[in-house]
Amino acid sequence: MDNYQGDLSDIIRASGASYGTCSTGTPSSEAANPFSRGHLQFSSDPMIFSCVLEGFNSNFGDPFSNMRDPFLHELDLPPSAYFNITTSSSAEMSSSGALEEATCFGGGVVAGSSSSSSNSCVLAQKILEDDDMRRPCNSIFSNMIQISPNDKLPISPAVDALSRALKPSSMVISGDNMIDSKTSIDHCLVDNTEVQISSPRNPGLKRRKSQAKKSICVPAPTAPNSRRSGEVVPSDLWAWRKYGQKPIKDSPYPRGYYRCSSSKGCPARKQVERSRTDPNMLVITYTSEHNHPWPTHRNALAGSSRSQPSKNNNIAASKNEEEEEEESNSGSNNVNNSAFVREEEKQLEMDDGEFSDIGIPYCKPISKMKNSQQLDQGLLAELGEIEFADSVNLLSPPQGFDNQKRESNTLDSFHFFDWRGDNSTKYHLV
DNA sequence: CGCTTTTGACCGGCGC
DNA sequence: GCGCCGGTCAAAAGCG
Repeated sequence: MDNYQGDLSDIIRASGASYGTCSTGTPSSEAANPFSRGHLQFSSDPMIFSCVLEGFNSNFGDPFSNMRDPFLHELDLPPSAYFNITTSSSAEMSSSGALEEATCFGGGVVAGSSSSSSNSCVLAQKILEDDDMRRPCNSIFSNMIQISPNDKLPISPAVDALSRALKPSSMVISGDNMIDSKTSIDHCLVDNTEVQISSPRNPGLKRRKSQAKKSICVPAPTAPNSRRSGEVVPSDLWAWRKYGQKPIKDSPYPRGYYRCSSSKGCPARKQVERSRTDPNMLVITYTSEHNHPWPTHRNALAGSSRSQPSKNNNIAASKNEEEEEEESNSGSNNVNNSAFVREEEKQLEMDDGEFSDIGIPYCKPISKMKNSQQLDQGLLAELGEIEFADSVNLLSPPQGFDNQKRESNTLDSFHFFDWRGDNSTKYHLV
């Protein structure tokens, strides 16, 4: 338990090496790396960036590249949010920070570590208070909090550059594998505007009913997990039961209300709604903590897994989002890959033109992990890690949850992951 | 049968 | 005090 650095809920570990690999697109690295073309560029201004990844080959020899980290999964981050990165040579990195080519990321926070020839980049997103979510969320940096390279491994020039580039955003750059809750980040710059990232430790914000809430902004999964209501809810380890939905003022998207159904009497709640500023993002707000350990098995129909196989699986690809919302009710655990692939490719085509100017990256997902035993603890230990400081209290098992049991559940939890897509599927990182 | 989602009604906090 | 709004309740219906 103590290994959790106290409140383990304050920590999210993200193992980037598990999620696929890509590389920056220099001639020297192209041949050896699965992303034949891909790069992220950013200047000393953290708002200036571009990232394009193409030609992804998800599984080049890393048996663990198919895995997602259950800790990150707690954040409901879809697979598209994580991928591994191989940086190009350090020669590309400009010491001046004027314009640097570096690791790629999308959808949120990046953490970097490096292993052998590759740097792991993990994306995650800052947990924001609901009030903060009203801020523009149209930049991936708007959700970025922290870069936390694995101190066992050298920091790649790319990650280092990224760190330096982001420093003006008041982000905490730490080499620690574990960052305690005190190293929270209070501000970052979004579109040259300082954004306060609040937390229960950050007083001053009015809260309705004085209830602690934490929100995350995650890329919205596409159709397979969508519900009739239109919510596209990434699955996580907890079982959630929807108990309400309300249209929200000034938002075209309804908000879904979920309570934990893993345990009777669990006060945990979450709200899911699409970001007003970026419909491709989901804002998930957690309220209250779970009063029980992670479920070893989800309820059969719990959470977002209630599926209607075959009936709607092939609908999504040919329909627009609104229609999907009306008709697609496929569960996350019964995904028709072909339908999903088509949807993803359709999304890609759209985004390709729509966002080409800013170079939003896209990335193929990792193929489905079949067996939790594939998880190698030793390797995991060496993977890059990112820790969210003061950000995931509401997402983690409660204090007192036995460490060993937790690990066991962690392994089990892989079975619950919302694996979808295959090697031919492309993900769009928003 | 036991679980879920859906959806209108109800309640309470908050601003005016 | 009133009205708006967000959050929750609970009945009904669907699904496996």
